[in-house]
Amino acid sequence: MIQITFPDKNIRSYEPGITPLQIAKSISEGLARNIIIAKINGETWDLNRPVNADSTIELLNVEHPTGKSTLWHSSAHLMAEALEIFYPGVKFGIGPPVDNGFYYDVDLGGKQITPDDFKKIEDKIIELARTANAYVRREVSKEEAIDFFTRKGDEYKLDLLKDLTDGTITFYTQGNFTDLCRGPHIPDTSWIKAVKLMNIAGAYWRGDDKGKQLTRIYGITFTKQKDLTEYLTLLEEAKKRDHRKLGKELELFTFSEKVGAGLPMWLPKGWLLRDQLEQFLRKAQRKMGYQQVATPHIGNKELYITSGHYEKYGKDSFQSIKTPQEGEEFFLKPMNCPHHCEIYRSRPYSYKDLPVRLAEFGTVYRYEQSGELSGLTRVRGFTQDDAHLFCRPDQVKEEFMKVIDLVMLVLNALEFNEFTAQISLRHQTDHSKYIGSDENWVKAEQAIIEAAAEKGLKTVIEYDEAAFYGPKLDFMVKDALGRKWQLGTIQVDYNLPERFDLEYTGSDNQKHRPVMIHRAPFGSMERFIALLIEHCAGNFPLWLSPNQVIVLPISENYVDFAKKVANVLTNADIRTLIDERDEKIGRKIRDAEIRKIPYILIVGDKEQQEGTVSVRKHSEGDKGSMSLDDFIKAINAEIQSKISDLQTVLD
RNA sequence: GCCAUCUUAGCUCAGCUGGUAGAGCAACUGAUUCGUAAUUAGUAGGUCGCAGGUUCGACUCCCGUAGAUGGCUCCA
Repeated sequence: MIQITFPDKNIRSYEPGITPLQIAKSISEGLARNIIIAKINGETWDLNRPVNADSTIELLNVEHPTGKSTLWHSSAHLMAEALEIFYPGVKFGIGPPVDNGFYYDVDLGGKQITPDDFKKIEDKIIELARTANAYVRREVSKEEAIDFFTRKGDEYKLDLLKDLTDGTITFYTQGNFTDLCRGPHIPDTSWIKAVKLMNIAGAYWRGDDKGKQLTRIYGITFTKQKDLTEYLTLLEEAKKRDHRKLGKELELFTFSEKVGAGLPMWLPKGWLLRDQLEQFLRKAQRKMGYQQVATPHIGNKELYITSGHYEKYGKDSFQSIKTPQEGEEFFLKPMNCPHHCEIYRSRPYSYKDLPVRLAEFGTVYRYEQSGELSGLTRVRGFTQDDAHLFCRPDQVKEEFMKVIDLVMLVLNALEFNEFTAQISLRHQTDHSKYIGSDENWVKAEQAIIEAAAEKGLKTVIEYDEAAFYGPKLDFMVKDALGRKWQLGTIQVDYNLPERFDLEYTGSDNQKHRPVMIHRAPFGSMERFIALLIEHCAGNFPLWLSPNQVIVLPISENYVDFAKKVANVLTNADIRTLIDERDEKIGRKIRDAEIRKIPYILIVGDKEQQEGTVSVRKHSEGDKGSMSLDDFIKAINAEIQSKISDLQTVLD
């Protein structure tokens, strides 16, 4: 007999060779019906795979993340079976589960697949699912595996097999489809009740853009039809938050083919919003000892040769600006740091002067690949809330920690509570693409890890994600569709001070090299605002809202009174509109609600008589009437609350 | 840059297998003077992204190109 330990520490005895499914049945039929996958000693395990030794067991249902990904992994296999029916000879790359479903990379050998084909494939998947074919696990030798895929003519699987040097090789078969797969899988295909193929994309084999491009088919499945319907509704809802849609509706920004792809233009309302954010950060930075500077939008080619950017990105940048002077070339600035280094060089510094913190909302231009451009999140011209801190080596950690505070201040102020802090380090072994000494890299990486740890920041470490000149700490936030974007960033750089020969005089009266920290709490104004729009679905907090109040006269007879009210508010620095249209009040309210204006003031005969306003709050409704003075007090208190939070943190 | 899809009035979208375009909202003009999410009548508005080709004839088919969208690769 073997001893099986359950999560609640209960122990039961079974015959060796018992399967997790049988164990579940021994507890209750209901449990057995619900579970989809097991974990044996922490390892995911097929429900019908025998257990032969004393073990711990966890029985997971489809709601569990592991259960879900198992369902989707099995679904990828089922889609592959369906594809083989419609496209005989199709070759398969990899077919893993992802956050929302699964994909399979396939080589259709010159044949094409379009979204029009989805319906028939989906129908076939459901048809196959109903046969309730079991997913059968089989251990095979490497020779047998190679032989199988050689006969099948699937070079991608053979390529994968090449790298499988240790451990057991397993095949999984359901119906007429056999795949090289570590597993595990759901017991049989009947679990899959609803399927939706989402889209088609090209994907390079093994992520190599020099290599062959396969067709990637994305899909998602559920164990209930209802879950699919709910998922699709959720997607529709997410699309309503899309910053590109809201940006147009709320008149925040626009693009023009004539101006150029990826070059956003801020409309008056968008600018108001952006300006508030900039003021907010400027204020915080002033308190933290930053000095604001401004630098030109272009720089001489020599500047970027010195910085190293010319060599690294020269070919893939906007090309140089020529002048009447033979041989003279300028580049649009892709970063602000070289300019700031030259500002630092403009005077000598003592160790007592450091850190020097130079801040600039600097607009930079980068020639991003055309296929990469996306709304405000990936553009070719954008403004960084940039600053460069020049400090002594002994100040790096403390400065770094202060920047973490500033980034957290920004994220908290805008209520981004769900973010990932990612430490991006060099590739673990291949250091060929980085510049700077090994010693400095080690120092910089250490400084970041320690600073983050001391700030109690929960971080994930990613190798091969560092910038070419140094490691960084990035703050990532998800957009409405679940894609992760980098917002705030902090980067340690020992390299540029070297290249620009930056110095300070130490207490020993010798010249020393300062260390540089690049940092941008918002990252770029464009991307930050894109994420902010999606985060609050266009319902901006009062202090940021482009229009804070709209005054609606009941009829034309009260327009003069409405104007008086609006004037008082404007004089109190409240961004106020007035709707003078000859429309019924219901219509004006509806339009104001759609425009997501935080406060609606309705004025008619009663208000005029009493000198009051009738207050309505966006998406909440009627709040009753109050005197104008009281309203101003209340609204100012609400606006100031964020700013005073800020004061508290900084004091 | 690569793969796929899309581009029709200011906006959102119809337009079957080729016979030179249609709705709602917005805009404009008038009526209405109104109490918490759409008052009403009328008017105007498009070389169907751009440039070629096939055809008696192209919004519709083909080629190219620009832009957008979803991915891949990239991201100082």
